[in-house]
Amino acid sequence: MNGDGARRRDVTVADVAKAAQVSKAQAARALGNYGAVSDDVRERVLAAAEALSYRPNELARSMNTGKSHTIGVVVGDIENPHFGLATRGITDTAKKAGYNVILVNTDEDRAAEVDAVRVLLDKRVDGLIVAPASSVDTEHLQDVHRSGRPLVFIDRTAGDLEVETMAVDMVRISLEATQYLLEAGHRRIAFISTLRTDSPYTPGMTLESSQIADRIEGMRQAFLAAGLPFPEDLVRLNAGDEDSIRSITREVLRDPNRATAVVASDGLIALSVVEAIQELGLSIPADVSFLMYDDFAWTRLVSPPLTVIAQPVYNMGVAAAKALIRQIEGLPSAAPAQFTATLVRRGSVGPLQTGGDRADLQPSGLGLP
Amino acid sequence: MNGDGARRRDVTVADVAKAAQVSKAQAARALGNYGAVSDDVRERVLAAAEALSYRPNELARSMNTGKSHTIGVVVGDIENPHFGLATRGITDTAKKAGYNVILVNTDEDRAAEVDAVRVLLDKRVDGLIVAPASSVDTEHLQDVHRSGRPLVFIDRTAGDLEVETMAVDMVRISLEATQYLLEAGHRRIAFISTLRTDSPYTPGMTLESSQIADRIEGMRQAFLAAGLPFPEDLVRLNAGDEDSIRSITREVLRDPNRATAVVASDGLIALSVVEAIQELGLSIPADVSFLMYDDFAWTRLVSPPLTVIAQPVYNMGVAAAKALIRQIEGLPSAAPAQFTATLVRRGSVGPLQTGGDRADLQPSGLGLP
DNA sequence: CATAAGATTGAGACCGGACTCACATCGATG
DNA sequence: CATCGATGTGAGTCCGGTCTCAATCTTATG
Repeated sequence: MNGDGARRRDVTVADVAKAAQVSKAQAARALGNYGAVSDDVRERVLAAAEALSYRPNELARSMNTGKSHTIGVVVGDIENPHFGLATRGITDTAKKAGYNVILVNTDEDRAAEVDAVRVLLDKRVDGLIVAPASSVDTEHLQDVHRSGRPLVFIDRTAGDLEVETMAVDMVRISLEATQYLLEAGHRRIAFISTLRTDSPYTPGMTLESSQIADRIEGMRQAFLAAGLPFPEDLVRLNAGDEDSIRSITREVLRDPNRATAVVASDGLIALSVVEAIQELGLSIPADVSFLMYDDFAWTRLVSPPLTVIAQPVYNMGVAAAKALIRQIEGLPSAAPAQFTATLVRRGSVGPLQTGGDRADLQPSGLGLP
Repeated sequence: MNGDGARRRDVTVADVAKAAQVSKAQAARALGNYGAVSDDVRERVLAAAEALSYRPNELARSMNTGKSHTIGVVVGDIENPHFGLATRGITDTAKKAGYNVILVNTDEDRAAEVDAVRVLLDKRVDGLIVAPASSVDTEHLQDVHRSGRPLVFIDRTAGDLEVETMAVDMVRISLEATQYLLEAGHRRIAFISTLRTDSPYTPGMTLESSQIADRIEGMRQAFLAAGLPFPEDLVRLNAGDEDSIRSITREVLRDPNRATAVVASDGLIALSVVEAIQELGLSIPADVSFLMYDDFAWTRLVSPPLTVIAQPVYNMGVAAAKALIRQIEGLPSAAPAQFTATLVRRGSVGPLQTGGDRADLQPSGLGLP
């Protein structure tokens, strides 16, 4: 109970120095543990600091060391467990190294991101970890990079900036997953994403998100390698809110030349897609095969358990933080890490039903046995 | 290789002043938009600032305003969607009011929390929002409160500190949920929580978590009101990792005098509990009724959909941030908000099966192979 | 015993803004 | 025309630390 009542001004080194009867400089040295200080002085100062319950003002300290021991993290949506986990990896690692994390949410809005980056820079964070909302419009990130401030991307790349990036080889895993679906006989494979675009998907269009672009590219390559036409009409973007996801799912599955497999671009979409499928009275995987990105625990619980693409999100967070801290502390950067996503085959993908009572289920061109 | 070599000093007001050919004071006034500045000077200064792409150093600004426009948030685990949502509510609101958020994870560890609070205070955050890991050991929080720094609790209370707290009336909803189970005929109701304690649950023991204590209290009251004995033996704490949750679930359901209903204390536990139930070959709700805290989207997807206790987590986050900012800005605090959790009856609670032999373990509702 | 190397110490200059104060300037007023 | 209040303006202080520098005090050594 050393509290001498409500104290408005904080205790400063000057106060401690006075109490310990030494100069401010000596007190600062004893407290900051640098320079030469006699045992006698050190003891007196530390005792005084203890008695006054002195706490250094990190702001002032940052002012002239130039280091804030704080890193800024800019993500699209912490509410999404994907980022929740990544953030956890980042904060765990940062804390261990003595850094704090300022978290900013952008809602995947570029303007918000520009703002976030500026604010964090103004606060003099030591470095930034960003999941770029756009891989196209990246001027603000280029500025950061050019200014020499440590920067690491997570989850997505941004243009062709030469910035350390922690992300999985998205094209590869998308290709693998698509091949898996193709082998099961599916030809009409839908891909549903919330990515906002100005117009519906057309081949070759520029997509803001490198992640989504890569996923589509992986699908395209798989179809190409199999000598099959890529069903571009089933790539559905702009699946904004729950309602829109449902209606898109319905569209895609009602079409006379309907999809027989659906790939959901993230866990949040997946929920609505699966609900829509259930509402249509279709069953997984008998009527529709289903596959989603991100391996959340609940995917094991639904029946059938969902086949997913697992990404080492936590580890990516850890690696991003480590890489950033390495940059901040001027250490040589480690070999560029490559993270591998894995296809976890559970029960939601099944062979294409050919015999059913619905003639319209037949895949377009080539009939497979 | 920018490393530590490329030391570029930031542009400061002094630089801008020189470029605009005015005094530092005038430049500061024009930039900070305070005091009296002639149009001529303002224009020149702003132009110079623009040309040099000047950005104010928020650290320096904070130094003498005493405001950092940053609030600290201390939670147990951001990875848990419960906190993810709350955090989202906080950051959304904070941003709107011009505040940033420094997020710290404590892993529900008191020592980590003490440390987190100290660090945030050292960084001179304007206020703190804390989900106290312990409602018992709260000295560090009392210190904060006594020092007069704005503080708001979320989700849980801490001792009898008179601090604004955003939490649901946990006793009430627990009582309601328990009554619901009692009405369905259940008498052996298990409660499983990860709360760490030194010894197994015994009535009247002091629990670190006010939340858990309240939930148990609600159950007790429901039994009491119904004139029934409260099955204390089925209150299971220390359900640490997945394995321990499973084994506890098994224990509770294998006992000759086994539980017929299980309440999971949060969404993370729920996953393992449900899996364990499935593994035992029991079906929900025919063999076991199930109820959990927190209404996550996936609970609607499993079959049967899970009956849950929904808490307005996002709104609590919003309210916490608003209350804190009100405190920071010296505004009168609003009327204490009371949040109400609601029991969402879906399909996982059913009437007690009487008489039926439960030796045969037919999986029926969940888990088709 | 003198002297140089080394350890301590205090004064004061920063860091980058915010803000006080004294000193112009200037039009308006009586 | 003298006076007054309302701007403008620059010099300088302050916030709370870090850090340089010169002065002082100990030692060890020739």
